[in-house]
Amino acid sequence: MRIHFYTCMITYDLKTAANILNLANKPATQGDVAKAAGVSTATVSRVINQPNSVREGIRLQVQMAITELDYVADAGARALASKRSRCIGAVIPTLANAIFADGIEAFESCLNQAGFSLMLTTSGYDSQHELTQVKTLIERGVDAVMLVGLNHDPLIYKLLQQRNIPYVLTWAYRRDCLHPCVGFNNYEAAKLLPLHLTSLGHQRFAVISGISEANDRALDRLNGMKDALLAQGIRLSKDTIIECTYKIEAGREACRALLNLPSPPTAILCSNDVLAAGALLECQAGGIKVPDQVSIAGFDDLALSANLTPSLTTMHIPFKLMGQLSAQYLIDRLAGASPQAQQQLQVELRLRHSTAAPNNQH
Amino acid sequence: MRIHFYTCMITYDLKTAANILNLANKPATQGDVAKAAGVSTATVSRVINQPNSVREGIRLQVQMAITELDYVADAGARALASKRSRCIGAVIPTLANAIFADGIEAFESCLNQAGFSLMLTTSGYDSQHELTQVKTLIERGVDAVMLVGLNHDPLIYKLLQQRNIPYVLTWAYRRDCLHPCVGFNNYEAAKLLPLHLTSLGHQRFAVISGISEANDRALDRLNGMKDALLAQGIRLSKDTIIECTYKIEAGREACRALLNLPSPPTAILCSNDVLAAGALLECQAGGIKVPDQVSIAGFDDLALSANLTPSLTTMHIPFKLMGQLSAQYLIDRLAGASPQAQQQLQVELRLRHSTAAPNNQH
DNA sequence: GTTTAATTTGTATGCGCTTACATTTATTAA
DNA sequence: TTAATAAATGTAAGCGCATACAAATTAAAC
Repeated sequence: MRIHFYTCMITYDLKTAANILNLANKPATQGDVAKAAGVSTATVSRVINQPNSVREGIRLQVQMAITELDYVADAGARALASKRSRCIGAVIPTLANAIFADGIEAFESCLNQAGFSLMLTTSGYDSQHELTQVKTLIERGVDAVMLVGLNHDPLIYKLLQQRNIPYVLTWAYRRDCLHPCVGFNNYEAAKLLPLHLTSLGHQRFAVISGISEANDRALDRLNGMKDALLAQGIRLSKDTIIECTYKIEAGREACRALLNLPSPPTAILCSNDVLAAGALLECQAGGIKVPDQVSIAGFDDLALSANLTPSLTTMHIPFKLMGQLSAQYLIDRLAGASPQAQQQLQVELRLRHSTAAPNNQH
Repeated sequence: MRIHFYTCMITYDLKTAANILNLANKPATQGDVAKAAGVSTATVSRVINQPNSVREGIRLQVQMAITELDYVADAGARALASKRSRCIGAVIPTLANAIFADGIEAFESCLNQAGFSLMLTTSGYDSQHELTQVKTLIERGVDAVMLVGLNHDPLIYKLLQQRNIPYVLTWAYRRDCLHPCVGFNNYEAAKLLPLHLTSLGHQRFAVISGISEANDRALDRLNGMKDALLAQGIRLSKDTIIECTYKIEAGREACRALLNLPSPPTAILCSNDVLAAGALLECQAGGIKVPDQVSIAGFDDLALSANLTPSLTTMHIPFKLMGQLSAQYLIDRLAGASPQAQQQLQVELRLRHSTAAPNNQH
């Protein structure tokens, strides 16, 4: 008798434990919430997705059950049933460059506010890797995609269009662009730098550029600089154009090489502030006075640039705004709207102390 | 007769067009692939998930059908059926600080290689927002989560454990940490900086710190510095500790304030290289010689730091490795392994030219 | 060659949700 | 009041995949 009693106890305890374990282990489903609230699963779904379509009393009841059970809707099931993952993908060249980091931060923040999450990947400036990343994003079921720059493997567009996935190109703009883009015209913007320096009287130029192959922004900036100089009758010789990776050390090295030329430039145009900072710091380290001996101009206007001594003349780009607008474009598209497909942002040459008239000391 | 013939043609064309449209519109499903390859959906699934369990001939046949139909498995359906989203979430304070950007870049790269995607969110150094972000990540169905620092809202741990979602803390380490962590001991590391400077003979110190509230790394670093100085009999007065945001301008401003003190410090310790760079650049702009008039030390060893003039003495942190190891930890956990839960990384004081013995010019 | 074991493939169920449609309830008009 | 209409709720059918289990095939052992 006693034994039997114990047996019952144990059985009961195990059962209770199992129940508790079950509650702790298996996350609650919509059905659990429905049962707890005494409604159908459809109503629970409505409370989550269109709360206004449910009468207040029931809505509160359901919401209480949701809280009670720590219910969190299953993302996979939602995505499967609704054909929406609520995720947006982005492929950027690298996070190592602060301009991308800042732009993406704003991008993510916007998405977040609109109820989307960011799936982030990097391409390392490799267009084939970019294609791979886009494929991965599609496999993950993103609702939309953000890309950097205008030139991409055509297959990327094909894949996205085929699946009807909205996308937007950023960091670049062209009026005749066939794709949605939010950015500025790198070519035209880059023209402004030589213009400023020739107006100061400079004649001997050099350019430190990013690797222009597989980077349309770098190429456009380089071409803009070259063409603007050409328009002034100045042709850059091959040894005055150095392409290098966007590293501060690379900028230093390039600057050193340029200043060691038989006829060194009086003005160095950099297609990026990291390179410009490198050049400036190289001069500093080498005791070369900027802008007395050489003027240096950059592009991007990093936070650092204004704080260097001398402060860096550079092209200011509204990265944050760019991130926000590109996010908004995709959000609007996904909401069924037809936002403007090509959006041009204003850039602005920030004249600071790293550029000045050349010392005519022939 | 002729008309009828035309009708047929048109019908046929429409049908063809419809088929083409259909193929172009509706992405192929596993069933389509199965039909095309003459196998069952189970086999298609196996070819994708366990290719070795399918005989080569059939496998190739299926793979060909997959290519032919541009088949991409539906992420939602996979997640629903397999309970795995193949996404890993991360919450970092901000991308604006290069150390996070670099660490995340390595983190993402590792995930990617292992077949996972990164879902990235930022908290803005706000622990309640961090909680919100973790909830969002859970709603998105991430398989694992990475967080920065040791201190988090307890609810975060509860939510993650409840759902059995592996997580790892980074950028910090403590032997007795109750949670998996990959990083270094900010407190102990920060002690090394005052030690170096007192050994050079400095007596008058100041600290520029990040906001220590709601940032355990900043707090640990600050306390490490204070305690190490105390051990040398040096107590920091309140006006020699300035807390500010991680902005270069904030570092400049703080430095200016410190140098204007009645008895200015001969050594300024910064808990972060952005602040240190700001301090250094402020000195440069103000014509104050570093390290002759004041020594400046930083923490993090940004790419910029070694390139400043004078180059910045700072604590080198292996961010890339940290990102890689924390990614690997989560990957291993998801693979069912039991990797070491607490991993301590080596930091290293990089002695450069921004610190030197003080000029004893009393 | 047969029997048995091991491997490969197919069948069929259900993962948890959204939503079209049917049903019920509340609201308004007559 | 009742009928007609509008709003709220329930019912039930998938969404596309993974996988347990059953069936068929192949390989190994005898």
